[in-house]
Amino acid sequence: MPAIEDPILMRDLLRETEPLAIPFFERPAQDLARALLSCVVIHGDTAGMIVETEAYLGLHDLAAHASRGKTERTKALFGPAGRAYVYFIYGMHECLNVVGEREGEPGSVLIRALEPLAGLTQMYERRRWKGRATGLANGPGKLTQALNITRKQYGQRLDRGELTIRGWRRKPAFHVAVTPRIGISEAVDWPLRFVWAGHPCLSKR
DNA sequence: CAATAGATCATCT
DNA sequence: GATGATCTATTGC
Repeated sequence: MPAIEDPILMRDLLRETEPLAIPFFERPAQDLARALLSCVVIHGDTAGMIVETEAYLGLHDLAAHASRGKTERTKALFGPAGRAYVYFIYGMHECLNVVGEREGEPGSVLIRALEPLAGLTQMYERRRWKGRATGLANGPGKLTQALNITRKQYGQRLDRGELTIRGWRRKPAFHVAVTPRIGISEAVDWPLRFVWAGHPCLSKR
C-alpha cells in the first residue's frame, strides 16, 4: 500500500487500482468529496493519492464559483459529472476540481492535497522543492504544479484519457475528519472539507 | 514559532 | 478597478 518514503512503480500502481466509471462521480458534492479520499490522480508519469478535499455546492453556496451562474469560466461545472474543472487563481496557481452531480447541476470537489506516489523525481523538479516528499503536493496549487495539471485539462473526462482518477482494488482503511473549508470568505462555517485524519500530507493552515 | 508582504493575471463589477 | 477555493520568502518575537 502507499507509503510516503516508498514510492510505487507506475506499472504496479495501475495494476493495484482500477478506473472509476462516470456513474461514480454522479452524486452530491459532499458524498463525492468523501468518496474521492484515497483515490489516485494520474497524469503522465506522475501520480498521487487524494488525502484532502472540499465540496463546493450550487447556487446557494456563495463560496462556490457556480453560485454566480454559468459563465465561460464555470461552464464545466454545469456539464456532466466526472470531468475536470481547472481554474487559474491569484495570477499564478491552477486548481483542480472534480465535477459531480449531473448535467445542469453544479457541484464539484476541490482536490486540496495528495500523497505523492509515483514520479517523485519529476515532481521535485517541477516544484523546485528541497524538502520532504510530504510537502510536494500538500496544497491545491502545489499538486497541480507537481502533476503538471493546467487549464489545458479543462473539461476533460477523468475516467480515461491523459488525466485520470482511479480507485484501489483493495481500499485502504482510514478515518475521515470533517472541518470548515479553507481560504474562502463566504459560507465560512459550512463543514465541507474532508481529510484523511492524521495524514502527513495535509495542506497547511 | 506566527504574522505579513508580494507575486501576478483571469474574471467579473 | 478589485478580487481571489494560493504559495513562498521574509520579518519579527
